[in-house]
Amino acid sequence: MDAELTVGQVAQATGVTVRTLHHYDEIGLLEPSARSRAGYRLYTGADLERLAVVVAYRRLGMPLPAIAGALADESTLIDHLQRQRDCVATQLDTLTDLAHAIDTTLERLMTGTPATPDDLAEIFGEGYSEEHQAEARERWGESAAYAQSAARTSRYTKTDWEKIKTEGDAATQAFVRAMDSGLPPSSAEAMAAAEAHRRHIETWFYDLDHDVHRGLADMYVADPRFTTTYEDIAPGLAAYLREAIHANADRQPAR
Amino acid sequence: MDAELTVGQVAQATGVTVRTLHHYDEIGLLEPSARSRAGYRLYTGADLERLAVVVAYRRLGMPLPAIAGALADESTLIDHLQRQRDCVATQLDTLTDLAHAIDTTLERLMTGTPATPDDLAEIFGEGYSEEHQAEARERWGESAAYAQSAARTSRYTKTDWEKIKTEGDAATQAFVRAMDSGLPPSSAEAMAAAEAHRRHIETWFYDLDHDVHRGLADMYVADPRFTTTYEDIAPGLAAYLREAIHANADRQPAR
DNA sequence: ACTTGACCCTCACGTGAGGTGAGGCCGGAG
DNA sequence: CTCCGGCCTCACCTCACGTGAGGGTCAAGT
Repeated sequence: MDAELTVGQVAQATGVTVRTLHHYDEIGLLEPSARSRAGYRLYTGADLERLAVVVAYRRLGMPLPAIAGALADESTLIDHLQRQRDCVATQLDTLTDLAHAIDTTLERLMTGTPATPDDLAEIFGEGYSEEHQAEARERWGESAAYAQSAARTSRYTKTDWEKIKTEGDAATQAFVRAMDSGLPPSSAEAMAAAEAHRRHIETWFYDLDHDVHRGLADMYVADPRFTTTYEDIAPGLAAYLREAIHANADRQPAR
Repeated sequence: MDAELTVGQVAQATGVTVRTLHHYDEIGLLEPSARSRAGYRLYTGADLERLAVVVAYRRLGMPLPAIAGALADESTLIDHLQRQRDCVATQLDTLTDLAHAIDTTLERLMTGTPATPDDLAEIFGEGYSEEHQAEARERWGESAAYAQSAARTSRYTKTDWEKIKTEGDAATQAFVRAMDSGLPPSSAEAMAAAEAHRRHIETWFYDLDHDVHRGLADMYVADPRFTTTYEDIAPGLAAYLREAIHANADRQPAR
């Protein structure tokens, strides 16, 4: 009944490789309960249970000696599972943090600010502490690119960013309202939204004349990454936005 | 102006160790733009930017050669960030899955049901071997495949993507038609669909021989994320697809 | 001018978690 | 009795660095 399995059978059953089983035996993390006369490793059900815990811990990135330590004290399977749950929770936290960091960076890049180490600092994550950042700012202060971007965005506070976001959303919503009302992109409402969009970027990010604004609008429909941003809000919005921006640019006095 | 930093300064600023910088230089992943007369490595702002992307990819568990591949094709920072976002999303998915598995197992154990290998199987990760291994391999496994895919997809335009989508849908529909007609997965129609599927991936994404295609097919039934994609289209489609792909692979001349 | 100490360089070997053979025993089927 | 697949150990390879050893470099202090 307590069928004893050889390495190959365990490997087949669990997906762990034979070499891994050998390795675990070598380092004493999981020694099979028995050997055949010929020296074959024979694993019992209890061994498999232990292996399951090992694999679970390993999936969480725990080093094997640490796993051995965790298994050494006599705690129950439930204890182990609870610990693993906690570990998964913290990993989920850090990953969602990372996702947020990438999102905000993307958002900033999408709205036109050039790539600066400041943006990327967020991605550096652990180890890129505030003091590190301050240090970098000090030493690297002479760089033209850094100074340029620092001048633009470094003065924005958290509330500034919130304001920027709500203002940007408002501009987008103006487009949506105009479109939903069936108004053409060349309507006064749509063009007003386009002008608001341009002014928004100009006040907060960089100089944006109507011609460059056209280019930006074209990109909104040409580049799928930008397109989806708007299409997710409302289907057809990207194209509508482009037309409205062009219409708004058309009515400007030529210089 | 473009202040050039030595290894120590970069290390201080970014939290990456000096040895790591040496290593990246050795393997050609990040070679400093300049050296001082004394042979000191001198990193520019552009170097730091590249380093940031490298670090970000590395945090996601991507092997360095794969990172080199991803950086080799000329894609923008936004492309990289977007890819990283996707990757974080899938990692979040698998982690939440794991959390669920642990939760249900805990619940069962708490309510008195003894630990059965079945419970533990869940922790192993539902077909651990196929999923984990094949998935990692699939994600950026040989790193050649990933780099290849990354290099290709970064150049696709919006119309390309539309074409890819309709072509892919057509392949899927061929499977559905064959299945609905009651034809076995080994029928000429199903195998033709399988071959079309393989060619679709090969032309648009990466080289895919019949053996690797098998692995992909196995993942379609082993990985819930993929399974639902197909099951939502038609119940039983995932399994049918797998059988058809295997049948198609079987009839290929052995090399 | 000289020393000090922090920094940099290049070897070069160590580590963790296995992968990948080589060469040789075992065990059951034909 | 032979064969094939599975198992054994031994032993070196890999990846992403860590950790010295031995020695040059640079700015400051004496």
